[in-house]
Amino acid sequence: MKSTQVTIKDIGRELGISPSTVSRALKDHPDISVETKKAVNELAEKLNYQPNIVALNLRQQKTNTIGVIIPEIVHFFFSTIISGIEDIAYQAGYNVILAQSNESYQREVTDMKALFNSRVDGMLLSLSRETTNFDHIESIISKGVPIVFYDRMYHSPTSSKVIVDDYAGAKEAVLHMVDQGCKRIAHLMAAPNLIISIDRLKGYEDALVESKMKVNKDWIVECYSGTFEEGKRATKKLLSLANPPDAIFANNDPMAMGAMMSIKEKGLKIPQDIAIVGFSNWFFGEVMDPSLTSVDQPGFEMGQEAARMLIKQIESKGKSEPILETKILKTKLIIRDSSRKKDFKK
Amino acid sequence: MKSTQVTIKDIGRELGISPSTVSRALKDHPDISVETKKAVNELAEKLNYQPNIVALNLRQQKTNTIGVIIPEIVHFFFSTIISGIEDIAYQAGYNVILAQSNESYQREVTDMKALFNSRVDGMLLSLSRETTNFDHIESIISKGVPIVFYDRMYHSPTSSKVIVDDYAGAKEAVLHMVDQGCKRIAHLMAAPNLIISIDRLKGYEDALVESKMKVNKDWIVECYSGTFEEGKRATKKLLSLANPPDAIFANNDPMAMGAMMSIKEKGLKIPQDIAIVGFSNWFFGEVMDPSLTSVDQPGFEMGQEAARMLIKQIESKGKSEPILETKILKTKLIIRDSSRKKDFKK
DNA sequence: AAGCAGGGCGCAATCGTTTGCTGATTTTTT
DNA sequence: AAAAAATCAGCAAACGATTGCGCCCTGCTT
Repeated sequence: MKSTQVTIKDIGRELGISPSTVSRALKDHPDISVETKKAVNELAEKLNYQPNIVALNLRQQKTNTIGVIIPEIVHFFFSTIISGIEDIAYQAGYNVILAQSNESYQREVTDMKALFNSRVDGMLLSLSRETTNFDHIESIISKGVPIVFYDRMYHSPTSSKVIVDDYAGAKEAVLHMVDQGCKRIAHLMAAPNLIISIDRLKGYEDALVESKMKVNKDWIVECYSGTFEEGKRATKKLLSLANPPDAIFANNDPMAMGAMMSIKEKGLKIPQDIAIVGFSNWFFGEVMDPSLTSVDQPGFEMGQEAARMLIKQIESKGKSEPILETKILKTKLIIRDSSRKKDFKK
Repeated sequence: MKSTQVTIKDIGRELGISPSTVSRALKDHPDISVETKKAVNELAEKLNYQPNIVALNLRQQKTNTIGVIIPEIVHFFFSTIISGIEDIAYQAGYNVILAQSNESYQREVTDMKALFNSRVDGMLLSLSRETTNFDHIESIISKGVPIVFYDRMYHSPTSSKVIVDDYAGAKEAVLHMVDQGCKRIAHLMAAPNLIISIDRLKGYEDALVESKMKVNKDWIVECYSGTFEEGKRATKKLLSLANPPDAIFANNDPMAMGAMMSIKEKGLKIPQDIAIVGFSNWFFGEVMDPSLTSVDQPGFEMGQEAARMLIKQIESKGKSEPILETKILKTKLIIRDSSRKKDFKK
């Protein structure tokens, strides 16, 4: 930063008045005469005075900055969330500082410390896949920094959350498959640390039970990192079972895609031989061949909502008790060809 | 922020010494006795003292923060770049504050002002599609803030750039199509304000000329926003020409996908009837059917390189003259089925 | 004519940290 | 034994802005 930036002192010196007066004049304080205000404002305009935000931050003990910890930016769903966060933060005059945990617990811990030291006014947090210990989070909450979880949370009693109804979304998806005539539905599950994985699994199981179908452990494959390759590999295994599934519900879209790949390689038809449903509704599910049925999650709204809740908490601080809320967003099943078994007779 | 945070004063008071001594003790200044240092460090440890970065920023006239302006986070290529930036910034101890221009010139202007006012130490910038006037940028550069452009730049003589060899990448792609036997190659162009669009167009044209083929204006369609839908629409038009193309080179992958969609809807075969090549190598090109040939751009490296260059400039400031460099990264043509005309005989 | 109200402004402290200078001891040197 | 040097700390200013308090002057009231 150049020291060439005009300060309140410069204006004062030029006008022969004190910095305090300049400060008050700029904020239209009633103590200051109209002429002085006019002179100050004109000079400020002329010199293109811009208040030094760093000095303000120090003085006001507030940075107007929110820290966002995100597992992986490169995922469509997460980048959509960032976009939503940015949208609200911008409107409310907050800066967004970004830290990527890369799904690492260690990195999450150091990132949070760094954000805390930067004195962000609050944090938005989605847990890394590895995180099973929450001391680093509790410690920061206990220091009075508001935290709002988005998507991946733990059941902390002292913070707000924005999540998606993973259970209902998964259930709806699986019921849809049942409705399409699928009899042997498998599930590609993701990291079991994550509540979202567990909830989707539960939705899957309950849908089966409700449909009077048995839950078969062989058809539930745990895919820790939830990647395309893992989906592909897991599906290959499933297809080589003595009693292979006729439908696969994947925890996310990349895995669903991997599944499609394996199925095609095996020469089987989607959805005739095997139906596929994913989760997240990534942009390109629509352009796959066949197009991919998926559970849509409102990422942008999730980001917006999380940012709104956080800013509300930040701005009510000291005034009232923190309002803890949990917002559950609805998912929406987007039915496309990969699960339209009825329409594609063998 | 809570005022409960321990300061250097607290430590001094507790130990009966002055804040200055504490400060020096913590930085291992030779003026301070070993015992005092020991006492200070122990107490600091015990109270979990964390320096107030905001105060530091003010004192040192440096924020250790870089501002990043990005047209659209939700694009795979851009989010990959962010990831690269974040990677280097983290290692070097810098925070990344993010602003999204949403391809709007106005927004770009206000974003840059906001970042400047937040006293970021430098900025990474990729121009919005709309930007044709550069005063806002020159103004900030003239105030001594280092700026490095990534991907979308203008020919500013006073700043560094990291770009991709769009010209060569496009040329290679088109030559490949020629080699595959394509005779009538069309181009879906993007916003003509952007140098990248122009360079890719030039690469396309030169490849044709070099192959002794004529450049046909009817086969160059300008798609301003470069979306999937636009690619689809443009291709539909192309296909209804009296003399339709037998190959399409798209400025980016979403458009290429749109093109594929239109072609399939028309009942034509890819690549037999029409070959397709995209640009950017989005993750899912591989899983399309047929898989999409595309020009790979190293987004992560671009982000890393841009961050490295910027930080170097920031840290050499005042010491030496700013080193202006332009780094051109190589692209790589990833050949997949959508252009393998030779292998897929009619 | 004396007192009081209030308009208009400046002083100085504050936020937390760094750092040049000065000062008080103690130790070393000659 | 006197002078010089080394050791260890503290004072105060600075970064740029805000704000409680007090001061000075003018003009009005009684």
